[in-house]
Amino acid sequence: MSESKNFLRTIVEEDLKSGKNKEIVTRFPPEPNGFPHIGHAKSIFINFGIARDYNGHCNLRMDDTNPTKEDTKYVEALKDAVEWLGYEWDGKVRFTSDYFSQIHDYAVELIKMGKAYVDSTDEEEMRELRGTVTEAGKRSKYAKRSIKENLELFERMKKGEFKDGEHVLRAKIDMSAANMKMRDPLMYRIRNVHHFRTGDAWAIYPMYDFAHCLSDYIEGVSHSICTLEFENNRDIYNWVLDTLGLTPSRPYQHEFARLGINYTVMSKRKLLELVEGGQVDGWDDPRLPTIAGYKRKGYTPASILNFCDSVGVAKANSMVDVSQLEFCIRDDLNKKVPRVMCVLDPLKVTLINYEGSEEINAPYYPHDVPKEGERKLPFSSEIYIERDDFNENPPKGYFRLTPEQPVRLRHGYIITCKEVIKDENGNSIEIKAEYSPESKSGSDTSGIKVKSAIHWVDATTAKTVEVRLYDRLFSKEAPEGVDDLNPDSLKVIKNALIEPAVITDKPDERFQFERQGYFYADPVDYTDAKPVFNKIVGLKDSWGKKTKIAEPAKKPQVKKVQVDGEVVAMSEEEQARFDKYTTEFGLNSEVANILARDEQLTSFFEDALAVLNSPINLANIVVGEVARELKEKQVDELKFTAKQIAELVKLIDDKTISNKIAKQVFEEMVKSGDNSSKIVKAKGLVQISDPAVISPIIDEVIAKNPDNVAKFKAGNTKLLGFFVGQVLKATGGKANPKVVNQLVHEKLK
RNA sequence: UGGGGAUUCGCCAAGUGGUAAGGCACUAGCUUUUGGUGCUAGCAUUCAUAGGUUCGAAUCCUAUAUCCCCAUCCA
Repeated sequence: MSESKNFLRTIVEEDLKSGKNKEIVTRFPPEPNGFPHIGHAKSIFINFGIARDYNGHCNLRMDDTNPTKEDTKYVEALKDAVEWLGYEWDGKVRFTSDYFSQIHDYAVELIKMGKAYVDSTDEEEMRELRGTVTEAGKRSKYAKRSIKENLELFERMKKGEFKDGEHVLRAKIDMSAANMKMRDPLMYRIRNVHHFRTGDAWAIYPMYDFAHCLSDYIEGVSHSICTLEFENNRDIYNWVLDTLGLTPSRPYQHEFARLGINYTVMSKRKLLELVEGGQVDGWDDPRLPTIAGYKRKGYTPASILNFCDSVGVAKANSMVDVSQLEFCIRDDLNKKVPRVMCVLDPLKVTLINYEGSEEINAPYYPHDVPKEGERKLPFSSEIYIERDDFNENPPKGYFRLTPEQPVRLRHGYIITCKEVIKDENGNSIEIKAEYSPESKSGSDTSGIKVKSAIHWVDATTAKTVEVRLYDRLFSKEAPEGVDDLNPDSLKVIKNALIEPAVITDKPDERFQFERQGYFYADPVDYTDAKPVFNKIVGLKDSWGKKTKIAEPAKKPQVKKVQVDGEVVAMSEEEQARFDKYTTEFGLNSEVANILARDEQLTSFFEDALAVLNSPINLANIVVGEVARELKEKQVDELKFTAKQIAELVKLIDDKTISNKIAKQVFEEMVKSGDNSSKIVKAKGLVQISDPAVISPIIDEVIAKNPDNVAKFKAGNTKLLGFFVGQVLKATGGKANPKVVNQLVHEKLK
């Protein structure tokens, strides 16, 4: 299915290629404290998908470290979700609670290393001691406890000798870490409660940050994939594993953006509110974005999977338009499902010139769906059509039945309206019409032209069914709460009329009700006596859209003007340097500015300048390239020196190499620390400036790309870059781009 | 406010120095006994903004703006 590659797959491929991992092991690790939703589907798709595509395996693990919130019914729902989506987890379902004793032993080990301590400060004080984002925290006085004491206390915690909250076990990391998560994070807390799996065996339970990385490690997970909000937790993840010395092919955490869809909510808390508040009818309400909801509504696993694939995986928070999901389900069902006729809002039509009855053979599938199957369609003088499909005062462009306009009954005859019968309020209650005997579908010799075919049912044989029409749950794109609920999210039609074959033959459980949408026999409430159908999704409706009252005019997207922020002023010293660089060396003010403001760059630049008096080129390369390396590292960590940079610049000044080659050489220098002359020699990177050498290569490129030559001559000057690029590629980057540019330009004139 | 992440079309999203992929949505036209499907075409002189480096920048550098995450004994 998935052709596209995302950043996670790129990482996986690189790790496989570099030999970092021999086998790919992923895991889907939900906490069993709520029903899975389509966001879980994305995670399932990513984790199981990667495992499958790279011949690895994926575990299903219940992250059950907080016994107060978890329950076995959620475990079942989670298993169902994975199975329904068509994935198989490796071995048995796993539970973090399976590893409680191993995790406990690791905690003891950490205590023995002096890397963990039992803290007995109360919650409030602990919060104060943690500090704020701008102020460092202070370590608790209990951090000084001896290893022996910690061991004893922890053992007693485990035995259940203390009340909830009396003590916790904390990692001893850094109370002044900029990452708040690293300020001595909690590893164990006391919970004297019953766990749904381990019962009363434990009085202490590990925290997420301690349990998760270890569980991944224990299971041999290679890539621990989670959502963006755990980015800050990655440091603890690595700290625990590294501190414990758990090195051999240990797991690494990678984060992706969670799925957001407009007109719905996705958080467990908000979903729970809707269910408990009675705004919806249980966790499997078809309006909910839960897996159970989609399943009940009639979505197919394939459509959900395709959707997950189509939205991609990235690190930018995003909100996907529901129409993308709707497209996926339509696209899937269109190819699979029988077409059938059902009238939702019936209007009686009597055919005054028809007598008796007949059965019409009608295929279940349109010509463009390569599937076989047909049913009998009873037909007689009394039928029902959709109220919408008749209009006495039709708007412009109306294709359906009017007093003047005949219409075809799908699979049947063409009818013409003769008389409209109305009730005392002026509403049409019946139409008297005539049919054209020669117009029968498939053998039409009537010569009558109609603009459309409408669906209908035979009055005497039609079955009454209940149809539930679902619309989006919220009327706002980004709903905040129950105030934003769409009051019309559910419309129940008790007396819709459907052709009999649907009920008697049961050719499928999903149908397309022609011209209306896709429907699903409700798996819970459907009975033969009282059939119930759920609307899965409507058909695309370009007519309905047109007739809708003037859609809220697209607000012209004004490009917002950006307010410039304030730039910090230069210190005196910096200003002096800046002045010197601009006046004495003739550097442009931007480069001089960057250089002057950064101590490391300044000294690097001046060191290089002492070797080679070429301030402008030197400054450019220091600001552009060296600065990048200095972002992550200190000067003394670099493999190259200022002197080597000076040498590199000299080669540029000499025109031995081009700027482009210089970058290549620089990259190499960063890695190996070799001198530039050595690199240039080893790779044969001396630049080619001789037009006699370059010219034939250009001719070749031009000959190979006649299309682009034509485009270029037609005025697409951007393609100059394309040709230069091709020539450079052909010469391994050695051609002098300035010369190439000039020659290409001349040749293509 | 300190730290971490992000910013490419209305919505997703590829792309990491050489012609701005693709999907959804939208707009036309053709096909059609579903106003469906299918097909064709059109949809970013520009990648948050401003500068800089370069023959050449979405991509490298600098500054700025905006959004998200972190101060639960939740996960």
